[in-house]
Amino acid sequence: MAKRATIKDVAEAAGVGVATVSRVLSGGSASPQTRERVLAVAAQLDYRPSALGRNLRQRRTGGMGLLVPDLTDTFHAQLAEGVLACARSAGEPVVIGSTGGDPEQESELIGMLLEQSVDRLIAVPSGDEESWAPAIRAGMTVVFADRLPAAPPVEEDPAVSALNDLLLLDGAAPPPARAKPLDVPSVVADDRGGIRTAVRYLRGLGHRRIAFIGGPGHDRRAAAFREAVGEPLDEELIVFGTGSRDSAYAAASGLFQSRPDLTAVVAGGNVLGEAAVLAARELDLRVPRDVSLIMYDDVPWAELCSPPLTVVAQPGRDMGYRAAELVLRSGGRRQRSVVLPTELIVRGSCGPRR
Amino acid sequence: MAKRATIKDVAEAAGVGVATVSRVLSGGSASPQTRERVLAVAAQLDYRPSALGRNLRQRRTGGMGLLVPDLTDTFHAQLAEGVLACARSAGEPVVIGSTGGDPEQESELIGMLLEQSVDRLIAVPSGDEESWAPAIRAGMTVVFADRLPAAPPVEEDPAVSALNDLLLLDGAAPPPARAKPLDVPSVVADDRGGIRTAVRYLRGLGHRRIAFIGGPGHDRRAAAFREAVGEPLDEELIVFGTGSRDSAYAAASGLFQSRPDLTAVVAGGNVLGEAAVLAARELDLRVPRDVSLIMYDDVPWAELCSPPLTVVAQPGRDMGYRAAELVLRSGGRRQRSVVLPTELIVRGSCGPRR
DNA sequence: CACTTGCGTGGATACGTTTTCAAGCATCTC
DNA sequence: GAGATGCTTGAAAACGTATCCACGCAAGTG
Repeated sequence: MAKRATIKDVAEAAGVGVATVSRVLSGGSASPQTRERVLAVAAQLDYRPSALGRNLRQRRTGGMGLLVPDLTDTFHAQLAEGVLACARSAGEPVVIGSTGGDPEQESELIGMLLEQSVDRLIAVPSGDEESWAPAIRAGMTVVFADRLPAAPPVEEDPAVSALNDLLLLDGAAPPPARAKPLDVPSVVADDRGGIRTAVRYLRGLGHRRIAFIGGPGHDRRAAAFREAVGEPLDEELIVFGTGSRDSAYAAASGLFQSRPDLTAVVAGGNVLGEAAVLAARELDLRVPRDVSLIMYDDVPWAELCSPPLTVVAQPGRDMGYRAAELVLRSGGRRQRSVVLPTELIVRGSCGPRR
Repeated sequence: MAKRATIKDVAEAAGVGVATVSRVLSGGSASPQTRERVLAVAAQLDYRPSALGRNLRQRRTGGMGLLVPDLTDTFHAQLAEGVLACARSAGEPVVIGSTGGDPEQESELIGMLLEQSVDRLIAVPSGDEESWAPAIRAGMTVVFADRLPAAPPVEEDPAVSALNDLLLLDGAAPPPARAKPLDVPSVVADDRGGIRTAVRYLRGLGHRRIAFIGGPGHDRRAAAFREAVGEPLDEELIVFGTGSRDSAYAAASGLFQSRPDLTAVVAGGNVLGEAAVLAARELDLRVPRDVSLIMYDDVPWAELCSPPLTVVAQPGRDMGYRAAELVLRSGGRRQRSVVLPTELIVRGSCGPRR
């Protein structure tokens, strides 16, 4: 109700100029006695600097933006929690947006952030590199998390493509054939290692026909899967949903029905894993007797399934925290990308090939 | 890189004053030809008004704040998605904060929002009424979602307490014994009806010793449980966790061990339900043979459990959406609280008392 | 002592917008 | 025709802050 004290009030009450108050509060130089007096008066007036004035003056909003496809996806929620934890300890606000996996909504949200002059952004991207170029060009400091934007739709160059597959491990964006690649730091999990471990584990159990169910943004994982499986590659065993739970279910169900010969499935994300369990149950496929299942993402409910799900765990919370650190510390110098390790957590959803 | 065009640029390019440009863009009155020219120039310069200038001028940041205990709790994630959906369609930014269920962190985040001049806030509160008074007093438009802040710790007046229980259904905050109650609109589920339906259902299956496991903020549900169970009331069958998954597990496990005679459990939230399933399994209690379980919150993974969990569904997404509508539409007039219906979804986690 | 150096300080300015206010002009009314 | 009325318009004043710059004063240097 009572309007808050401004820097001017503090200056008058302390008998100094506003510039001095600003300096004291921003850690600038000032004589010990003035500093003390200003601090005392500020405390007494319960003065809190208004972010509005500061933002306008500096032509940028503090804090960071966070763009995620869907908070209902437990992994994204974990990632968001990590970002929020870091932001909280830095006292910075986080403007969040949920894109629904739709590049168009993503672009709109980027526009909104631009309007707010939020110039630091952590994103689990949905659009391709092309759709991210404007944000970069506008001067935003972007850090990608969990995944990288797909290369724009250009004619595929097999050589480059193969090269990309080989380079999967490092976090750099795979260079598209034509457009200059956007050079953005990222925090991702070691998809290649995680998938390879999963496939090897299944192989060790005797499985030969292993399928992969992915969602949008799981291209790296799919590529890693192809690589891990090696020749002969059965492309029919690699299917994709569009992001919604329904489409994930449809993809899983379709896969099980069209290829009853498969004996194991790797789900590229927890929503896909959920769909796989549901679809298997609906088709009277027992896990792991009839089909073994490994799910990407360790989520609390993975243990609740029966049997408990064997998963490839990636440190969602850490990824968010690290991404936030990167984007906050980008005080000028470019940051290096980060690749975090994954871990295969063996529970009960995989068995020997029957 | 290239700095964005300002309203001044547009004004010069269109040969009008800045005031006119502002009016045209804010829907004020202007002659058709000027309007058209301004619009054309603005489009050509790709002008987008800076929220910074506007915010400072209006001494308030647009959009809204959102405070939630934990995004990893699927219900809160659903609620957040609802809020974000509404905000997105309104083109408004959302500043989010995760409190971890800690009143202190909650207060800090409120302070941060105040600093940002965010004057509209949707909260799943963790602190009590007392800790929310400052925010209200500072002129914030607050809408509580999912739960209401607890009454401050005053000497319990049995009469008032009983009255509160009777008034549970309506969304108004239960008036504390002393301090003036804070009159804040809210969007909550019909906890009383949901719990009553659950208890009646269990009763119908023959259960007599029914327990309730709650977390922070589940006081209304606990009260509703007491009411639904009626006399004789066995207070030992009502236990609380502190919010973390660990403490939820501890509460559930402790309950099962100390009262092996119970035959059914109502979990006050999905984290508690998760803990109950885990604890039961650990103690070799079969669901529903040995113990029946009803969980508050319908979440996607409820169906994955085996048996699939019977739940009291509350429309989390809708609650978020409605809360956002309330807080956005609060253009002056006070809003009425909203109580949304719950629904008992019978799956397989409840059976007859053995 | 004259001159430089350095530091603490406060006045003034700019950031981009909305809103108030008065002026200009055309139309309407008596 | 004089006055009143209505509409469009632009200059100017905020909003609260950070920062540039110039000023004063003390200490250091020749």
